Amino acid sequence: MANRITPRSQDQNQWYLDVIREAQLADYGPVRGTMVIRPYGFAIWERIKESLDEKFKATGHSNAYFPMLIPMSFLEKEKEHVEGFSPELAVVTIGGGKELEEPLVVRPTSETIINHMFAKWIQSYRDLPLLINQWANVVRWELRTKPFLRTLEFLWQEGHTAHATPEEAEEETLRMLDVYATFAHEVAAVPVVQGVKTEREKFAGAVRSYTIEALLADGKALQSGTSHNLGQNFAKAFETQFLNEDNELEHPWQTSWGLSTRFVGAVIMTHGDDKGLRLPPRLAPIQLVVVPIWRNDDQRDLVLTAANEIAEELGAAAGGPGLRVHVDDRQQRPGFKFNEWEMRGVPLRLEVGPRDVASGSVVLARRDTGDKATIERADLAAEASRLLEEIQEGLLAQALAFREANTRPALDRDSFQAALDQGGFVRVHWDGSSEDEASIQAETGATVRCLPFQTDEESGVCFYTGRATQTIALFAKAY
RNA sequence: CGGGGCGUGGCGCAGCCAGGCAGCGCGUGGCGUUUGGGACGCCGAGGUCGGAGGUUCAAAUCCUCUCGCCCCGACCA
Repeated sequence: MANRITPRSQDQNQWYLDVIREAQLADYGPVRGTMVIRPYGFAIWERIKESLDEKFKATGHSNAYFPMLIPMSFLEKEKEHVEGFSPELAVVTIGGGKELEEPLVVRPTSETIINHMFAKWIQSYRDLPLLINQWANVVRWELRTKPFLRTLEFLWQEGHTAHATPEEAEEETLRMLDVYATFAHEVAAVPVVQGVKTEREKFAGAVRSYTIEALLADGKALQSGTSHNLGQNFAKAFETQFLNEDNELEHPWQTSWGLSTRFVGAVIMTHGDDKGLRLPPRLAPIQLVVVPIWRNDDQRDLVLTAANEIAEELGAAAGGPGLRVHVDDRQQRPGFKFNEWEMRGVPLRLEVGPRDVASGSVVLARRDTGDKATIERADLAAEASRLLEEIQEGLLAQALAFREANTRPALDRDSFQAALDQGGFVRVHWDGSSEDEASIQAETGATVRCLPFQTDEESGVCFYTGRATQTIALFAKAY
């Protein structure tokens, strides 16, 4: 059987598309740029949802749902917002066979309709903070698409909050950015750089945008999640006001923050290898797959009984929530199953055959390194948990090492170009303007991904303007 | 929108240049042998060749028009 996955070294892009097809994560929809998320791909998204949703609720947010159709006039209320989004809007002009009086926008994001409602719900400082999250689909008519990383329609969550003071809003913005960064590192094992967007790169309508930027294996950066301080921009546009403790009318300070199915693409790109997907255990829908091995019906009964017992034990492992285990009892040969589950990135494979049942042991194989070992049944639960932790840490360490190896400094325009040509982040001192950013993008294709949060001050000279500055910027070509 | 590529059983493709029985691999159904790294054999099912028009005795193949998709750029989570 020929290898169905193009090696990464040969063609990174083809590899990515092959993995999505072979791991059955997604398929193309009938409309250009749309994607069907298949059950296994959706299971990964569901893991992302579960993990984030828990964190949102722990930080006081409630889920709600707002309509997908938004009056065009809403978008037009905030000037920067409409300018930013109008080129990529899908607009409904006919409903029930009749031309609509006002065109309806299929939401590209929900700040406008949510503010329309917030204006009704917020009257007093006692109504604040208002902390809402929505799980939804949005549509942006992108010119160039790629499964998960950029599709016309995508799934995401968008948090929308309103606060009585600008300090509270800023605190919320940073809190949620940290939630994203923690999730990326601890669950998805995707290292991200936290930082602030430049004026040129910020969200249309925001005062300030923060981002978590990942570096994908092809050397391009990916904005993997964003958190915006909206100031009073939308509150003013939608006349959202509250009476403060001094009985004065004020506009609330707002935030919005989002993370999308794009993140699934980041996971694929960050951890995959030539055999396919490698999923970090905390994110994996299936953490351990049991492949029973038999030669005849008697053995089949024996081995399947053992396999199911093992699955039950691990699924209810004492002292923890249990592992996510799947028994693959399909009528396929073991080798077929081994390959399939490797393509799909399941972190641990457990083989159990007649020999193992007789000896009271099993074979455990890890996806990340390919190592196989025979384990006593009695030690299985502990060993599986230990290996999963090790794999989780290992994947993060590998990804971090890759990012470090592909983050290069540059002191001037020549070394900037040279660093950029190698792919990855280029770390520079930066004191340029939006116009400078535009020039650099036109000349090199690179953009400022973010101004990373800094713990130490680093004096230096802007690589582009030559002016002294302490600001650091990460440049890269981006998705 | 510019550049490139491609539309032929479910999927991947050959056939087109040079018109003449619609093929191959994978998958798929049945039976048998198999099963610790993508099994093999035998039998079978499955295609208005993207669409429309034209040339011709004859079109997947030549001509015209058209629709769509993929990839690479500009724009973007």
